[in-house]
Amino acid sequence: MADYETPVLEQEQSISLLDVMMRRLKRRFDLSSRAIDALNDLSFKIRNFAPNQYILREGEMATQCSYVAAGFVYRHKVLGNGARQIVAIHMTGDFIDLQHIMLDRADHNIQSLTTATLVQFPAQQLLRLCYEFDDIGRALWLETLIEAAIFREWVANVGRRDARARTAHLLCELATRREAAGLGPRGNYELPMSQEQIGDALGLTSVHVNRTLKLLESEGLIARTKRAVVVADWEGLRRAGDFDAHYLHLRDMPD
Amino acid sequence: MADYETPVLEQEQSISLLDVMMRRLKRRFDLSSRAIDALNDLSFKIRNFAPNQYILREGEMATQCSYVAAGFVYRHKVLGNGARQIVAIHMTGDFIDLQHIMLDRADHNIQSLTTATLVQFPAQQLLRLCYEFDDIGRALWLETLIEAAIFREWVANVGRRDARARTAHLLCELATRREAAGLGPRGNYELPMSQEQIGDALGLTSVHVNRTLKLLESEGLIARTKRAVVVADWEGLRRAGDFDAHYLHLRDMPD
DNA sequence: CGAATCGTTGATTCAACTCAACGCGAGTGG
DNA sequence: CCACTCGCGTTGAGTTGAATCAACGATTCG
Repeated sequence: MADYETPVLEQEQSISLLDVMMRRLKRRFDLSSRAIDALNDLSFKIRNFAPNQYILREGEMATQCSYVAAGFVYRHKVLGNGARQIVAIHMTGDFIDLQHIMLDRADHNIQSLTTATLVQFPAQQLLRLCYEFDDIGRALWLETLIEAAIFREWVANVGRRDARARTAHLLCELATRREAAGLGPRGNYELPMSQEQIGDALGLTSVHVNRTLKLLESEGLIARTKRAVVVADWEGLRRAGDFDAHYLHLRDMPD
Repeated sequence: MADYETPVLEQEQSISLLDVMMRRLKRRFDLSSRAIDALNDLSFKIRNFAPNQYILREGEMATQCSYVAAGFVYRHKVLGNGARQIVAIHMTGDFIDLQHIMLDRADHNIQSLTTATLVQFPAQQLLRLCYEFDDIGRALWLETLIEAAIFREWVANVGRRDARARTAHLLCELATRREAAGLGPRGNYELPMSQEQIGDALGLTSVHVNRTLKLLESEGLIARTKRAVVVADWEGLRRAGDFDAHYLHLRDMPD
């Protein structure tokens, strides 16, 4: 209800936000200067969200595509049995709903995890830019393809790994994506999720997440302080989580 | 090894195969006649596979994008613990690896389920067509976006539904996709998968799949004869599987 | 200082797994 | 044509990883 209407800041506020996006789009293929200009000319809105606000609800019409300029965001489904499954966790630098460039109805919910700042583009106009500039279309399509690769890995993670490996794998993925996004070293980062949310991402209960985190801690693989999870032994955590970053399709990502 | 080298039939054999593909690509947006011509002029190979052959292995370079002209194909990951997770099941009319239009290394395995006929296009050339013809690019991107939506639903299915609902949901999805592809009524179809394969798709053991199928049968939701699964009570199965087709983003798909 | 949220812990239950055996039909080769 | 094997489905018995239920502690915040 009320929390869904959030202050909308008009543009001009921060060109730097778009610069960060440009860097992301160029992570694989370069963008022509004309394409960069076109993206800069694109109209957009900046929206700020407090933690745990709904950004989009399943079933709603979606005419915007959003980019995370700051904060964490997650996407989830609520099933008929009342359970919730988080299907994606996004951090600064991620697009969170590029599918709306083609699909006009949301098939899941999007919520802020922390306070978050989104840059929102009209889907129609973004699509038009994809037609006009090959390199923009390629960069955005690539984003959605890599996201799909992550979904596949999540299917495998939730389907076939036990709680310990599953948890370790998630921590490794987020650490690796964080590093790849230039947000800091993967060895040390704060995971801004409650244990219940971690459970909803992993298909576990919060009680079992608690026990599993304590197990990983007792093994010396992670260290914890309140909400923060710190990778204490990357190689050990990687092995525990059966983590291999190749599915993230990052360039220049050794070990 | 030897089974990986399969006879490659050169084109001209069957223009009708491409016609089926055109229909698929037009399911959402029409294609211009120039785009249709360009697709018809595109070089391709037709490859036939016996059941259970590898089509592509994780880690290999992939330069082709394949379309299923006949048969069933599945994609899976093998995890460090030796377990296997099927991440997608494809039937006639599906593209199975459009991600290779951008990503050149396979992040999972692709195998034939039944005897299958694939139409394979050079990824580079297909991508070029996407640049040249907006409508082709749009149609292919849409395919990958809907596939991603299916992956999300699978995460939720495997993560948060019990064996009965999970199994029912898979049966509903395949039945619905089959009908949407024009392959026959959703109420009656043969599922060409062993119980072990069904288990690998659902994150269950084959033993438990067996018990679950028998449960669904005893409830009168499905009927079985050998390998064939027949939907005996669509509405009941839909309810059991908590199935709502909206995530498939089909047009004109009531109830 | 409450109230609320989240993390922690123990006791118990249960859904799904494991292990093991057996049946059955399809192929195959003597 | 039959004996054999092999893959797959079926079934039972026992085990276990994770869920459930329930309580309590810590932190934050108005």
